[in-house]
Amino acid sequence: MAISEMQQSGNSLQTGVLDPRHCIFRSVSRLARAVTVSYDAALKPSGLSAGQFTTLMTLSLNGPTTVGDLARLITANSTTIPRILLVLLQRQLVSSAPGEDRRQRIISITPAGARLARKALPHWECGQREVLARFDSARWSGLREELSALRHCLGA
Amino acid sequence: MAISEMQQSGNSLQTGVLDPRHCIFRSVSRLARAVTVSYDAALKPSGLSAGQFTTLMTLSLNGPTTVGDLARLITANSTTIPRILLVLLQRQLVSSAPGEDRRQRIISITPAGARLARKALPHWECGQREVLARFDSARWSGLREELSALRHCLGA
DNA sequence: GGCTATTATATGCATATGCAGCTAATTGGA
DNA sequence: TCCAATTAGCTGCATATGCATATAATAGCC
Repeated sequence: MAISEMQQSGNSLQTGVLDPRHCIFRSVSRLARAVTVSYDAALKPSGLSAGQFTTLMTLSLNGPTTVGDLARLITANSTTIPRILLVLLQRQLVSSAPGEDRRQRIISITPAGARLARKALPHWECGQREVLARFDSARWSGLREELSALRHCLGA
Repeated sequence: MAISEMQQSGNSLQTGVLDPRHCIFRSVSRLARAVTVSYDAALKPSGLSAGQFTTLMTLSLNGPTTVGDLARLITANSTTIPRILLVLLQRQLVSSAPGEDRRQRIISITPAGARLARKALPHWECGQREVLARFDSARWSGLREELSALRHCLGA
């Protein structure tokens, strides 16, 4: 029996939000992939990926942070952070130093990193503007709140 | 000069949606990571990741598809699909056959794949229900439309 | 029919992502 | 002070992801 038939029969819950076609993961993932492609393309002339731009911008806006703080600021698993940073460290866009608490590493953006982030900003703006021209800025403001709220519901 | 200072000074556009803190990529990526963790955890007892569940469910709901169609159905780059399928093929959850157009591969869910998807469905439901209990189903219905609309604005 | 342009899929490369489990450092309590 | 429990970060493993590029097959034009 195909799952599509299951919808009709036994499990009547399938008609609404518990229809697998309305899967939160699927909706969000599809959008995430599309957004990533778009912002990677917009930022390409700067030499930064969307993720790298986000990391540098986060460090620039928040100042030096620990690995754990950075993970929370971008909502990632803290085991991912050292590997994201490895690439940025090699390019000398960020630096890493031991903290007072010697378990911690303090991550800072370097002058070169700040320069590159500044250079990339117009490209990011261009990408953001291009999407908002079609989607509408006010609509995005509302959506942004909803994304944030949903994220908080997931405990992150 | 820190980027946070740039907000105040030269570029007055930074006050709204062109503030890097309101980056669409960042918002969507953060949510995507949180959602993935949540659905991976819910589906873990079934032995499927959230992405694998989505792939099997898509094949189940749409019937046999080409690699390109599958890419469109889940909004992924078509070069990603063969590698997603490799794992599922090895586990014999999907099968692959040449199409009439011999450039194409026709991907089908196997009986074992359908069985596993059926077994996983309650776990997915549990995860979905858990989120919606906190976020509200009606709110999700609205948000889902917005995510879809934004994706279409990105040409995907 | 034969040549070119297009299309479908796959591979090399680089990066991203998280879980399980590890080590080192700190904290809290006896 | 010493030891157990906690915390911060890292590494092995598996998988995901897309771009540039390659290959095979088809379509379109002459």
